[in-house]
Amino acid sequence: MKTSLTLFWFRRDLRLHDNRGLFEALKSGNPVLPLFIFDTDILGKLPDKSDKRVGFIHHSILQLHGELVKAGSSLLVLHGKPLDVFQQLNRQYNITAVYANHDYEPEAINRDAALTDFLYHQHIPFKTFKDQVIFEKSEVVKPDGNPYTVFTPYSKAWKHKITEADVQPFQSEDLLKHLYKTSPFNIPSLSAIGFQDSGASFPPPFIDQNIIRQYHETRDFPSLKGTSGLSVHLRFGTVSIRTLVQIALRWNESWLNELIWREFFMMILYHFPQVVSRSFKGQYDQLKWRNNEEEFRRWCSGTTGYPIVDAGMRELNATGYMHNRVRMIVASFLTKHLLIDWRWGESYFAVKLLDYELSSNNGNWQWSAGCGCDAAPYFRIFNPAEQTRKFDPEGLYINQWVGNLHKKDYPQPIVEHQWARERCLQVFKEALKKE
DNA sequence: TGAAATGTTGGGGCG
DNA sequence: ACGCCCCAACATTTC
Repeated sequence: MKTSLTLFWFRRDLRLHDNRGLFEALKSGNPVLPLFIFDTDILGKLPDKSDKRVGFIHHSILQLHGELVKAGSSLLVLHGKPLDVFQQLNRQYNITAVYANHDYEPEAINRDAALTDFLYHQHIPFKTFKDQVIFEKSEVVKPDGNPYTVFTPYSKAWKHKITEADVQPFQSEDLLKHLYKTSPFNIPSLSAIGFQDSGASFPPPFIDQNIIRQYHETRDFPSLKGTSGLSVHLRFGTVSIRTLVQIALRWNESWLNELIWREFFMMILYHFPQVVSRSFKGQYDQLKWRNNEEEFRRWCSGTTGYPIVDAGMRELNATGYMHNRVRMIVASFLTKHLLIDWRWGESYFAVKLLDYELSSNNGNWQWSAGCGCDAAPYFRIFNPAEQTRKFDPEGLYINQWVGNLHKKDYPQPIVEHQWARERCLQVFKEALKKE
């Protein structure tokens, strides 16, 4: 006789508290076994075997497991292709239902569609819920029903729609008694899934109220601790969006807008999945990118000779993080000064960023290149010196990552600013000449 | 969530 | 006293 149980599948919602899908699974009353799958389709694409994001997930999995063991249950952690894993689980257990939270990326949608199909034929319900955003898919659309493609009216409609009910947490503490009771399972080590420890540490999310309250004043200065540092937690769901929006509504409109940008780009990716490989504004794909590989290598390694650009890239390479203001500067530099395809920069960020999120990364790169929806116009070219003067006037950030600029091995600028600016304007103008 | 070029204004030096 | 010029400061336009 096979054991009957309901599965809750953790994906990018690695927490017990305020987790909608988990809440719904526990509320169903059937014994719930939580599951995590190290997806070989995803892991196989990661070139760096000490990828910090895998380390972050593994660390979070161990935390979750610890909490579940305390509640008398465990976390089942498997390694493979999700569909294969579910086929195997279906042989092993009598699965009454599978619960999970919505995932909106094109590949996740395909993965879930294939699983829906398999489970349907086994007569197993697959129930999924909105959890990672306040408003998803077509919940915030124009009066004519079409999706917004401009941020400001989207954000207005978003703010108009939200109520207290949308940020109420899904409290599952009292429901944990419905977890499937078992002695702890073994959790595979990093090396068992083909990875190794990067040495990075992963502090739990900490919501610093002072930082959030002053966000609009300090956010642009990379040498300050002026940003929340919560992006990676939001990425993997170790913090709940409802908690953050509740705080943002109360304390800081600018920070709220950042959370709305996140949902805006998720909504755009959902409705326009072609942006993964193409410019939102099609005529920008006419553009004659120079794509000089040696210059790209210098951008990647932080040796362009522009201190603010190099500091940003060195911070990224060393930590897997870059301050948002500096992300805009390096993106503008790559696409406009060097005329390198935004997709090259996007791919590099995708490999390096601990908080990498397809929708935001793609949306913001297209924004920088000028080819995205509601993007910066092409002639908005950041002057690295001017940006430094405004946002790192004492060179504290530069000094932290590039050190002494007078060292004889610090490179000469890869291109002269004024000349590169003129070249950029010409190339873009040429590509955008009417049809 | 730019920067540079160009235009306008007004105070002060000076003949 | 007055007009003229210079130029900083600010505003507007352009890319």
